[in-house]
Amino acid sequence: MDTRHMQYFLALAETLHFGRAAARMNMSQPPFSRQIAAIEKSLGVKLFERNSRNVALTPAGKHFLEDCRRVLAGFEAACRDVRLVASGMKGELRLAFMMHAAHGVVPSLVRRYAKSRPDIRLILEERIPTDIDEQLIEGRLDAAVTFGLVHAPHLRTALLARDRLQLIAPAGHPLARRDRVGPRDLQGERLIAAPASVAPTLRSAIGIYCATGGTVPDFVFEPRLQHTIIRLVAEGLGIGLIPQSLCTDLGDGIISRPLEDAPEFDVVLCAPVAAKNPAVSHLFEVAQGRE
Amino acid sequence: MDTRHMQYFLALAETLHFGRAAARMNMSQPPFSRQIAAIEKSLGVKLFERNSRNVALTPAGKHFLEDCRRVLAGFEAACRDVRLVASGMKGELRLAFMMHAAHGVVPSLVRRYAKSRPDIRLILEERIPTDIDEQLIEGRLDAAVTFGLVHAPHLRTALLARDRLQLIAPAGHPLARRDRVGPRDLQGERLIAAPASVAPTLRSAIGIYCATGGTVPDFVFEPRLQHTIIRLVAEGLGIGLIPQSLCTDLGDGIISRPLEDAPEFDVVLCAPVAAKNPAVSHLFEVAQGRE
DNA sequence: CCATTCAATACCCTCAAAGTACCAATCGAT
DNA sequence: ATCGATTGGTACTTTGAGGGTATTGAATGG
Repeated sequence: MDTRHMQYFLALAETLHFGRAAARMNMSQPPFSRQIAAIEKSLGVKLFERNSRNVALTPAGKHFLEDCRRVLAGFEAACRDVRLVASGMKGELRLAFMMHAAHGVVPSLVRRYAKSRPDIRLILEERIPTDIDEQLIEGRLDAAVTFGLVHAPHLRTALLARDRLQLIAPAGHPLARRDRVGPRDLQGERLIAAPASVAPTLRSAIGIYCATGGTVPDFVFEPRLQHTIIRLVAEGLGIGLIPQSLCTDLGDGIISRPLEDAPEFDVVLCAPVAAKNPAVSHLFEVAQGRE
Repeated sequence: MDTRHMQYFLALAETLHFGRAAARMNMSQPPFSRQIAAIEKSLGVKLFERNSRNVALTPAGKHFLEDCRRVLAGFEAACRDVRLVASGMKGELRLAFMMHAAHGVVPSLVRRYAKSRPDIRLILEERIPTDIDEQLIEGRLDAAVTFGLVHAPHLRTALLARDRLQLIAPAGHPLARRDRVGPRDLQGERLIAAPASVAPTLRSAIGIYCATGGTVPDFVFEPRLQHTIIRLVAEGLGIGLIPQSLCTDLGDGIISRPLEDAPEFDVVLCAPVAAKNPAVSHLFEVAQGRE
């Protein structure tokens, strides 16, 4: 038994006529009759009551007819769907993003993608930047929204937005009264920033920025989440340099100020150049506004 | 593509090793490799990333794997179920019964049958006796509970119960006071009975019973339903001779009395001797208490 | 650098299944 | 009753899908 035999059975069950059923299967009647007999023999079940004038389904045949229709429909759907998956029209896409991207570009990107690829199930996962790199290589992620990396030959990237560092400080802090703040002004301040192991791009940008003013940064806390930095600054435990995109709705007791010559960095969509998931390429098209 | 190809795919997707997958399919590795290549070609989709050391599923392959499991499970279930239907363990059974049988033997018969054949869907239909005969022959019914027929060579029967006619009369009727009633006592009474076209067995039993006393019956109403007879008798419009099994809970204003030498008749399970539905034979076993 | 492992290729062979021809049974019309 | 038309079954031939064996080529580890 296989699906071809089921199709033979289906043809006969629907026409109840060996000659016409054989014609529908593009074959002559004798081999068709033999196939029907072979099906009944292999199942050990009589599916048709027949004589030289009439063909009728047995009760078992009636039941089998319904099952065959279901099975064949599932079979054809599977063969059709695998092509859709291969062409990127259907399937899954695992997209990670670092937390601050969630406030900016990710929602719109996801909305536009889901609209043009409704049969792709988007699996969104929040990750810290270092995990993202690692998991992209391992193939546990298909794509990610993260900081632009200087050297990433194995990654394809598309610029989504540019962001820059901005100062946040407790409301009563001396720097909070200044219009602009430069690297020199950070000397002696208690800094709060994520550790290099979590956010290397931000951390090194802060380090380099301080160095341009000859300042040696004094990191007093190193939380993993940018939101934690904001909370600690609001409590008066220090100041922070965080992406501008996170400076909306900071809450009471905390202010933000632009930095002179603020370090900028790219927020990019990236995926392995040899992405196996065909759904990825269309994500890049959406990211680059080509759809 | 057919189910065998899906099984090849499944074997490789689960082992990720051509040699072992081929062994699982009881064949050697080279033709197995060719089959996998043929599957990919016919679908137009790469299902595996492979080199001489590693085999891995593509995203399309992963999706196809799940679909194949579903399809193959359905396929095997269909082949298994058709055998169950043919053996009478699964499927449908259309059982008709005349109305008064519903009060007696049908509920217990159905309960016992459903217990030992839980996968048979019982389709119960109430019919008047003449319709039952007709539809049994046409094959629109598999079996029926009805009166025992004197000549029915095309029907297989099993005795379920014996019933007898009993008199019902309005509470104030002269016959209501008598302990026993014979055929002679019916002379001149207004009789209510179903017409011969609806219940030939009952009707002819009444006729013969009257004849044994030399009585000419006077049928004043001929409703189709035994319950209607009871209602009309309760209204004082006449007397009736109905199956004893219907004489429980007659309600106020109506009494029943046994008849002398009451006509008896069999209540039987019957089905065409050449029953196509294999679920029928076990119904007879249940009816005859052999289960 | 060699041995080993594993998938792919080359070539052959077999049998499942299709085709052709014919037969048997049934029904309707003459 | 008989003949022809229709329909399913059987006998025999043929073909190609798919299996087997031997071998190659690429990758890995000692």
